[in-house]
Amino acid sequence: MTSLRGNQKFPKSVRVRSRLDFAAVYERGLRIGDACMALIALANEDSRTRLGLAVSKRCGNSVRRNRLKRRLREAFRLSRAELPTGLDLVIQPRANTPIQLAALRQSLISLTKRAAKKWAAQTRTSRADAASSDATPGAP
RNA sequence: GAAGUGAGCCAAGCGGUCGCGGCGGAUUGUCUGAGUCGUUCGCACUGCGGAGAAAUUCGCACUGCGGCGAUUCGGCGUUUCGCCGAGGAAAGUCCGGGCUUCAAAGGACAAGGUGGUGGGUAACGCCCACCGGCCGCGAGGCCAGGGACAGUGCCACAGAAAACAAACCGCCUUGUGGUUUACUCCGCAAGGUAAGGGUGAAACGGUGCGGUAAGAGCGCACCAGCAGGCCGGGUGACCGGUCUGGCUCGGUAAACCCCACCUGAAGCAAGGCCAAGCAGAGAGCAAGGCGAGUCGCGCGAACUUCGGUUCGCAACGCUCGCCGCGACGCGGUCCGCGCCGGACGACUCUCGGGUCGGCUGCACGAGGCGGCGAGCAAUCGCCGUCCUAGAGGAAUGACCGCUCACGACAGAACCCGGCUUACCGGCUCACUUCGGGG
RNA sequence: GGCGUCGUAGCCAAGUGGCUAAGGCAACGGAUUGCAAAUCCGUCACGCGUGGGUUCAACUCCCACCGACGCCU
Repeated sequence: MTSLRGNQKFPKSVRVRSRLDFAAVYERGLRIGDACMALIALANEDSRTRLGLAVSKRCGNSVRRNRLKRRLREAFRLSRAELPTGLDLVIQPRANTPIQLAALRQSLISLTKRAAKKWAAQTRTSRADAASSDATPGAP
């Protein structure tokens, strides 16, 4: 019960916050997406999965953008138990992204799982062909 | 009751669970970050005493730095409790200020802005009251409102003519040629004429009477307008009255311009502080010392067969011993003349520019609410009371229940005063017109 | 958050306050050709981003709004 409550929290340590972290994700992250949003994922050294949001002006006025960000944070908060660990995520919603929480949550989960699977595959191959690839630490 | 005008206010509400940001309290880890106290701890300076030929070393005392321990505060984190947590426009960034840095400290010019009068204000291009013009039956609304007699420019097309007016057609007079019953008609020339014509956005006052060859402010009356004088009212814009004059003057200054007044520039990504690494600048540039031996080089003297030889000096190099230090080591490169010396590099210390990061600026203010007073009002004064967002990849969301009018436009980012723009609707007050009733 | 530039046909664009607006590319129609290309001729702006205002008259001058782009980090 305590662990569930802990998982449902949303402290600052599970968010991508620094400019350098964002730059790293943009530079070396893996880009996937669906009709709802684009997601950029990068494996981090930590065991936690962190969330960052990048909502462009194309998504509407500031009230709509704020609402979208809040719903995405809420989707992330409610789904933390189901998400794979050890990833930095940056989410870019599209212009026609729906506002309904359930749709956002479903999209977030499936995209994140796909990203984790791809990272695992990539880490295996990079380990196989070169031991010198120290720049991309693999998820355990 | 219907239609409308103006001013102001509200921006769905209530409850529960979870989550987010800030502040405050408690809790418990950590960083030992800062201060204070302590120390049979370490190092350094200075002084005193002892040992050695010397370099040096040993002991004691004082001061400083470090280590360790205790304690207080602080930073970061855990758990937990309480309080607070977007707007009337938070928007556009169109004006005005505060604040900050830079510049100047006087005056003039340029450039830009404003433009009826009086008041309000920190200030404004804002607000209030009044004046003037236009619209509306009215309550009211709109206007942008200095100067066209300071000067310059422009007024297309059309029209005879578009600015110190002007004669195309027409009208009239005179002369003249022809013609006719007839100065009747036609033509030509000279002159008069702004009444009539069509054009245009705009054509140089309007109507009537007189006057005339025809006409004309040519004269007169009334009206409109201009300029000036006087009287009265008003702080003033201006208003009312009266007299005189020339008799009539186009529009455009959101064209240049003139007049009066205002304006230094940039903006919180301003600016300040802290730590880190990196350019750059300056300073230091030394730690090796003592003793002994010696091949070679060097210098000096003597001898010489002019090839050299011998002796001395010095201790650059080398070797050994001891001592010291930052310890497999103890001046790297170049110039130079062996010493001394100079330059560069490395190292150490200090200063320092922007950058990234952190802290700050950052929320008590031209503040809100209530009352009383001054004022037509905008607004101001006094008293009481309240503290009411402060993020930083950026806080207000999710779920459930209930109620209703079924929820518009829309999200703080240094802060205020305005303007403008967007907007589902609802409420209050005052007033107008029409209809009905008393 | 702040500062600045621009908006004219499908595209690139010129345009002193005075003609429902110069050009070029594209498109369409015609001529030419056996058929095309090239060439020649012609057509294409419901009013110059939108709405007000000044003016006799506005793409042009003034005000407000809308949209696009750039710079400061």
